[in-house]
Amino acid sequence: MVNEERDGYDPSAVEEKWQRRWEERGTNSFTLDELRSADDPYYNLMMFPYPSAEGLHIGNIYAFTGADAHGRYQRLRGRTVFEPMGFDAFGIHSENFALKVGKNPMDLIPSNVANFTRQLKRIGGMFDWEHSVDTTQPEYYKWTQWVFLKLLEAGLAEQKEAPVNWCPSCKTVLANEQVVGGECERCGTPVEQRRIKQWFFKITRYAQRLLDNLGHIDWSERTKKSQINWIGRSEGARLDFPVVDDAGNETGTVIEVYTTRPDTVFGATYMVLSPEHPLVDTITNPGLSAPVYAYRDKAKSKDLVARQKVDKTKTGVSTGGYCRNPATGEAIPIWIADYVLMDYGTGAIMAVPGHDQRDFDFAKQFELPIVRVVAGPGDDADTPLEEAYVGPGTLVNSGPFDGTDVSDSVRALTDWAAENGWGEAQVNFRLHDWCVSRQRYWGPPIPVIHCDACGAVPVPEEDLPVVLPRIEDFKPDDSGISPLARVEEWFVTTCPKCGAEAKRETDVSDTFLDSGWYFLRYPSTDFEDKPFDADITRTWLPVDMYIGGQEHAVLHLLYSRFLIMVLHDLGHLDHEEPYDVFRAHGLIIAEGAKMSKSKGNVILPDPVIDEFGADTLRTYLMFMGPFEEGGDYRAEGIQGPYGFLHRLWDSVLTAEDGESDPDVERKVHQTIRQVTEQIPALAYNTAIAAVMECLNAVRSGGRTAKRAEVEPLVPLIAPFAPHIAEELWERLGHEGSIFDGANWPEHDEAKAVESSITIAVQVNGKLRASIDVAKEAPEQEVVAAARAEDNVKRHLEGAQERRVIYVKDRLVNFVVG
RNA sequence: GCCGGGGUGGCGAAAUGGUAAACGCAGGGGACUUAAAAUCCCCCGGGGGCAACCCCUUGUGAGUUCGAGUCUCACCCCCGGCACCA
Repeated sequence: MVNEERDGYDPSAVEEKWQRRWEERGTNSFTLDELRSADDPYYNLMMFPYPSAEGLHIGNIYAFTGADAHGRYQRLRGRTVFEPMGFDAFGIHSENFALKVGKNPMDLIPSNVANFTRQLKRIGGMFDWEHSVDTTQPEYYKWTQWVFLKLLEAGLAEQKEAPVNWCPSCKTVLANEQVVGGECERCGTPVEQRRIKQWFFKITRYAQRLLDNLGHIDWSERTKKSQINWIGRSEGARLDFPVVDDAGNETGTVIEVYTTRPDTVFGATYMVLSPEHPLVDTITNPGLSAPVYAYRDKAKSKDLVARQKVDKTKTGVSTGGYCRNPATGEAIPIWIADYVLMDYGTGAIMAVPGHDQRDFDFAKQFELPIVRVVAGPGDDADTPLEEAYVGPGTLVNSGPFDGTDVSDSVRALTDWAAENGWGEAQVNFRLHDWCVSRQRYWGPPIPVIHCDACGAVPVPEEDLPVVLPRIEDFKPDDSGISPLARVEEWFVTTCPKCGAEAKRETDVSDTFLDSGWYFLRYPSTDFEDKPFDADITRTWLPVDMYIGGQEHAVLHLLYSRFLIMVLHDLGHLDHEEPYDVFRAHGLIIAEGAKMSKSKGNVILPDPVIDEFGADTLRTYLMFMGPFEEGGDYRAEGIQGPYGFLHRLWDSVLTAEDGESDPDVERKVHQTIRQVTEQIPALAYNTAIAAVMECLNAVRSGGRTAKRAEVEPLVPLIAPFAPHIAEELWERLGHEGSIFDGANWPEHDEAKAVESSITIAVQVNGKLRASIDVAKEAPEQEVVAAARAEDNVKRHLEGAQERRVIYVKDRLVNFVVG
């Protein structure tokens, strides 16, 4: 296949040569001085991988290649591009895998990291390996612990007993967002509830700001929407319902409810508390305590799968207690039911069965009264309700507010409640505080010491890192306590405050804490005495472009925004948003189907690179479809880019000096224009198509290329196929790396302009001919030429011509009737 | 149920309201070659016609427009996310 005489393209030779050179010359890495003095810095970040034992698959390669192409493009435009790579190697993934194969994660991770590094180098990523991070290294997690301490100092970390999601299979606590439909996100086991002491970060204090800032950052709309939904802001009111005794006298206890429809308060015919609500004991009529407690115990033990089934029949029991509806003054019964959740709002609701479908279903189930308080068009106060009515209308059965339009009623009723002292407007968020503790082994120990006298004492900064000890028995058990709690020689220590014997915190922190700040560390890995250097951070951050998976739209991206906001507020950072631009890449499928181990259709990069080379693989991946939408990897399809790179090689190396052909020259300038537009828009597939089309024009009819016709194509393809670009660039006589200068070509608009243009001629919007006319030809002339076409004549014959639509350089349309 | 993103040839996909299917794969035919590879040229949505040409075609149905893959409305299907959040 290799034609020696013509010096054929040998991908593996070219790729090995340039990877070696990049390493020898430090093409992609920065010295500390270079980081400090960078001119026009551009921080090109991509989500760092978790180094699995399987190695990188084509989906990872796709994401990294797309991000790398962006970085290489910026570099060719003259920006100083910092493109680091690291490993997110702590966490339950690694730990579970280690358990499965019976090895210690401390032994496993380094070989996985080595394999990932090999693969990442092999695909020709422009990574600065001098500034890599591995979250499991004490030099890194020392500063993860430092971040924890900063939050603790700021009063944003607290330990409290809380009902948590417990996965009985992983034997660990899961954050709410790691529970999917009541099941463990990772293993699919139904999740149970437990009460365990946990560390929380108070991200809810930042909810409004996290929401507001979304308005001015350049992120994919989709990602922003996900965060907006996750934060879940809702506006409504807090209303107070006083508890009354059998005689109808207030007992002094007040139940607060949160509602978004305070205007329907006249329709609140009963109240429902969450089974876990603290007032359940107080309110329950002693005669009914048996069934109430039984129900509560059942709800408590019930796994969240059953509890979260939406379409299940509503259950609940009456407490026998009553409270007064502050609007109507009437006593209404208090129930408990598991459809009311303790961790949203106040854990209690006023039930308005007429206008809330859940309450309606419950009322039907237990024969509770249903009152209409909103009349839709054509309804009156007594129109029976077949289901909850949530549409527009006016208030009815609402005393002084009858006739108020629903559009004004929320405000009117809220004001009324506030004036009378039983309520006020309130904003609520769906977002919960971030549970950061894990009762596991494979993570950074939380840097706290528990002292009987002094309580929870932060580990002094100078004592960091709290090193995770190597232990052989790291298997979690059912106790809900970290494996570290079995290592007495590790956890017994002295209190930094009073010197008494004390115990270390044995929980480790969530991996999302590791990944919440890693991009601050990359440019500052040269510093051992601080997490990040102020000057360097000012130079490089915020991140200019962040590319990663949409699956991290809420968790990782929200948590890292929160941490950066906190560090900003504490005076450690100038910026408060970590990423100026974020774009989510699409997902790769293979042969029309989702890639999965069980289907056996997982594509691995190494054999593809062996056969075709990294440049071909990269180009093919980027050619398959729009980067933000993903694509379908078809083994056959790689032939296209493979042949294309061969032809490019051939044309460049056989190119002759001399005048370009004017038509080809025009094509070249048009191509430069198009590619320059499309690469920053991540429209890689069409950019590559344009270069292919241009090369086809250059080679059309078997002609030999002129140097001026193919030389610009080398940088144009360089973001996708960097090795061949380097080699061709060198063979064209240039010194040094193509990426070390602003080598992106510029198009000449005058040379890109077409001299003659093909114009569509339509009759009644149907194409009847196309004509070539000179650019800028006068309208009259074009219309006359159009009319002269035989086929047009035929269609105009005998018809009444009503209008002529003329669109310059596009078409002529005769409207006849 | 709610919120996103989609639905275009045999396949991956292109198309500022203006010639639908660029680019590529697969397929067919040809040139060059002893032969093959590579390369180059031609064909390649469906139907009709000897031909010139004509008709149909972007999930379905309406609408706006001289003109709709593109805009509007309704509906169907696929993919993601959220989901008893009061």
